[in-house]
Formats: sequence, C-alpha cells, structure tokens
Amino acid sequence: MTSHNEYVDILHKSGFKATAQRIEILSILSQSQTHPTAEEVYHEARKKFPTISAATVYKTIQTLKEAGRVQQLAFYGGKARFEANVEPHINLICLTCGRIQDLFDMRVNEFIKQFSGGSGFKVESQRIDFYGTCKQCREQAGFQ
Amino acid sequence: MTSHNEYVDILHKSGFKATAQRIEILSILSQSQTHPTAEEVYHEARKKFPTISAATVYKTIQTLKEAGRVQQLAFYGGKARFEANVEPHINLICLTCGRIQDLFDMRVNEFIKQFSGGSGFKVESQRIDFYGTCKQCREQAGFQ
DNA sequence: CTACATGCAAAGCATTTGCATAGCC
DNA sequence: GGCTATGCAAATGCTTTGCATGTAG
Repeated sequence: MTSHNEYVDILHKSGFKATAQRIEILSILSQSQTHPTAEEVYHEARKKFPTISAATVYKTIQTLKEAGRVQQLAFYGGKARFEANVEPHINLICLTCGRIQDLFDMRVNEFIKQFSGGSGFKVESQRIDFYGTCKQCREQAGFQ
Repeated sequence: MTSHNEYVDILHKSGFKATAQRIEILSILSQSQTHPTAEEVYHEARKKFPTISAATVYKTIQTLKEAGRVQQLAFYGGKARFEANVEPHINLICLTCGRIQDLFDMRVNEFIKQFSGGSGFKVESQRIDFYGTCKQCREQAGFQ
C-alpha cells in the first residue's frame, strides 16, 4: 500500500524533511509507469502545486536518487528519465511508439547473480534496456 | 585486423564519404576501451587534426550511430559516452574509480534470446549496465 | 528557533544548427 | 564539377546554482 504516510517515512528515514512538494514528487514517480522526464514530473506536480518550480523538481529528484529511492535513466535524446522502481527488471523500449515498459522476471535476478563476484566485480545495481518493437506495434504492422 | 582501409570500407558501405576526420574518429572509437565522451574523442582527434571542430565530432558520431557502427550510452552526469563495440555485452561500471569495462560472455546472448519474442517484444539491440565495485578497487579496499 | 527547503532568475554545459568554405568521388 | 563534409560561431535546451524567503521539526 502506497500512502501519504509511507512517503513521509521514506523521506524521514533518508534524513530529509517531508515537505508537501517532496511527497507529491515521490508519489508521482512511485505511481507512474511511464518513466517520466523531469519536465513531465514538473507538469504533473503543478496540478497540485501551481507555484512549484522546476528547480525544486530537479533538487528533489537529486535527493531521492542519492537516497537510492529513484533511478535515473539517460536515453538517446538528452532528456533524463526517472523511475521509483529500484528492483531488478528490464526496460523494454519500443523504437516505434517510444513507450518504455518494465519487465519483471525471476530470470533477471538469476542472470545478475551469475556475474556478481565471479569476475571479481561486485554488482550493486544495474540497468538493463532492450530496444526493439513492442507487441502492439508489431501487431499493427502485421508482424513485418 | 583494423586498418585504414577497413574504416574507409565501413564508411563507404554506409553511404558516407570517407574523409580523413571521419576515419580518425572511427579509429579512435574502435581502438578505445574507455567508452569516451564526445569531448574526449574531440581532444584525441585534435592531436592529428588540430583544426577539427567539436561540431564535426558530434556530426560524425551521429552519422556512425545511424549506420549502427557506434552505440551511445547515456550515463549519470549528463555526458553521453560512445563505443564501437556493438556486440552484446555487459558494461561493468565501477562506482569507485569510474572505469567502464566491457564483459563479453555467452550467457549474455542466451539471456537476451530468452526474452526475444516470448513476451511479444522483439529485441533488436540492448544495453546492460552493472554498477558496483571492480576487482582492483575491492582489493585496494581490502574487500570491505 | 534554527536549519533546511522552496522558488525565482540567471548561469552552465553538452549538443545542435546555419552557413560559407573546402574536399571527396 | 557537383554534392556532401568541415569548421566556425551562435543558438538551443536540459539542468544546476545563488540567494532571499518560507517552513518543517
């Protein structure tokens, strides 16, 4: 259950003040499935806080990143994208429609475990992106 | 064998003119193990072509990316990094010393194959980053 | 009450673009 | 020789920073 109080706890445990703006940004990132850009978070947050500034969004995301609560994904195109899902997963990036979907699968954990330590490299976090064509786009194109 | 003529061929086959600057940039990216930034490529290229501009480096890298000859990796920190290794592999990124090493392993290909098609998503290219601590840094820290 | 967060504006940088000149094919 | 590439400078756009004001703890 994701609730207001849970966001407050997360912020406090990470040593930050639980301001209304931070709670809103954390909430947006936690509930989003679309790996939003900072600009998208900013526009969403403005619905509740019309005076919030982009600087606050950037500073808050920076804070959440340092606390390990948000992952930053830099893609082609310059804009950084963010997600609050820090569990191992695959980002499926459709080159046709641009959508990014998370894929959770036990085999991802096993795959990572295989390489952790074996080569002398200790894995602490990871990022796996698959670029290709999603199901919907393939169906629309007649599986060409 | 990577040679001058091979770089010329690559450029011609991709439909581009084989200028001395492009050959140099392709050579730098092909021989580098360090996933250089555009700025690093620029400084390296200036050794041979003191008048080369950053714009030419960016335009050439863009060209090589479109031809599938160079992969762009956007990391934390804003600067994009580039590599000419387009075969499936894992980027081992050491959070202590900042070095990025390529890890080639058959299990990577098998891992990708598992997910291609199964979920309806057709994988065309991929990027796998492992963040952690490399062997050297762990040894220096006494395996803490 | 005090230290930290917000929000505004301005600055910082990586990257892109426009255009005249130069060079490959 | 024609068409594409180079290189300079200026522009663009994302992100960061400085600072005065506001607010959580």
